[in-house]
Amino acid sequence: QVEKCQRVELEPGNTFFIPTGWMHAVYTPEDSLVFGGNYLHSLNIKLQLRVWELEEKTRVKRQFRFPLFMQLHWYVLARYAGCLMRREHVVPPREEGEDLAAYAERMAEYGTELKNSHQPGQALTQAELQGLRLLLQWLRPLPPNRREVPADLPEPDRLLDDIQELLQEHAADTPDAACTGAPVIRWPAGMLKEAAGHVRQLRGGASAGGRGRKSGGAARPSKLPADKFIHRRVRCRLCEPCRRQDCRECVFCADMVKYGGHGILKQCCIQKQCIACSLPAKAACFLCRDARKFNEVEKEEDNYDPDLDLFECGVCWRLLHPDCVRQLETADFDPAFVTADLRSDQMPNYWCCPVCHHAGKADQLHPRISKGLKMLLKLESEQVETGQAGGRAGKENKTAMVGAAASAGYDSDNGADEPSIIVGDGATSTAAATSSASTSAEVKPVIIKITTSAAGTATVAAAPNHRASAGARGRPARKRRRTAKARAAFGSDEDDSDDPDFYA
DNA sequence: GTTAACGTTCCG
DNA sequence: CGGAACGTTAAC
Ligand SMILES: [Zn+2]
Ligand SMILES: [Zn+2]
Ligand SMILES: [Zn+2]
Ligand SMILES: [Zn+2]
Repeated sequence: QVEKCQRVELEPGNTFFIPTGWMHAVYTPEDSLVFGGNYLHSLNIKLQLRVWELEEKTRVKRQFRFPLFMQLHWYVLARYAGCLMRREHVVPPREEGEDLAAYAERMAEYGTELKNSHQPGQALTQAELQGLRLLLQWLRPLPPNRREVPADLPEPDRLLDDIQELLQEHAADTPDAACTGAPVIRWPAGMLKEAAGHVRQLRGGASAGGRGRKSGGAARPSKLPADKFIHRRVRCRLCEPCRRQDCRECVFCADMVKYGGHGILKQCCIQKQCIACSLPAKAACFLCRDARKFNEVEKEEDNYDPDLDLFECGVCWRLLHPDCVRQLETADFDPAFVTADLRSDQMPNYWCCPVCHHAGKADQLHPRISKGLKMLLKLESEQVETGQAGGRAGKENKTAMVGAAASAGYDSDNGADEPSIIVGDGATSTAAATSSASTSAEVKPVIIKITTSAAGTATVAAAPNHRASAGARGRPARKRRRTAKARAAFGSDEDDSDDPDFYA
């Protein structure tokens, strides 16, 4: 329960600051473009820490809290010790492959920058004195495994000792002395760069808990060596689906930016899924280095010879002309191999090469199928289940129906998300006020209404195709997700080691 | 540089 | 397993 509630309406061009710890909800009645963020500062460390403690006690997931909260405070303390006591604690590590001379030079530069940030005479504000004391009380009793000390801060306890000493030295600082107009601590550019890299590492790297969402992923298997990468296929542009128009109605069309979507699914129209996706034009034979290949029309001609075409091996991932393989002298393959027998019928120009086949690795062929073909096969199996007749016309009808059903399902799911109410974490606010569901007098609730009208260039601007919602994290409102489990990682621990490097 | 969209990874 | 998301590649 709250004692008071205040409503604030934001217009295009407005910037709104929400003080630390203020609970708030955001209602966005119209599609809007809103820029917002959360930040920590030295004016109310006490409340910022209280919010954190509340989140700890209520076990709020990390992904909903201020990112790298603890690491950040270690760096803050390090900066106070550096600027006011000339005692630097952060030691940037040597980069991979960096020789000693280069590292020394980088460190010298970094050292100079740090020195320029030193101002030992500067007095501390009362807020800082209180904040630093609380930070000490917070961090000191924590066991090492819960301190989350950044890797480039080798001696956290000595840093805490220094801060304690600093507090004693500055115990008599007056507010007047602290008001110089200049910032008390400074962050040298070099250090900010280091920190940014570190943050990237902390965010991207495998977190201990492993809960962090590192969604999406490379379109290339990470474990394969560079010379063995899977060549991404491109549409043939000749097959029937390739020549169709965008239906403008399927989920993927609806998501396309050119049709007013958000552009996050990034898939081609369901009606246009290629059934014979080809190797990219530049893909060349590993042996002769030539990119010679045949398109889907040329393959239909009578004189087409697959031995002269280019194939990708689904085991060793090499691109090879069968004819080039055949001409090799020292052979670990059946010289009488028949290309057509090694070929996949689910993906054009895809096979288990004669060498991999001879090595008994045919069963290791990475399954691959043209998207359009996959859908056709799926439809066919459904037709068998329901006892319907096959036939080309039937397939095409079904294709259209699947597209419609998919988009209908998507829309109905979407029905209730507009207008939306987002509690906390919206628009511009300080600290992680999101979960501070306290009724304390210090915590004041606010409801913000954001309206849009004409276009504006500042904080709140009209933008027909974008929705302001999940605010601080800049995420558009998302549909509810469906079910599933992670698929087995490709190329996991298959024996890369005994791969016959015959072609090389 | 821009646009299209593939294929992996994450999630429920 | 079937989406959903998105980094990345291919083409222009
Ligand atoms: Zn479509
Ligand atoms: Zn095609
Ligand atoms: Zn060749
Ligand atoms: Zn092979």
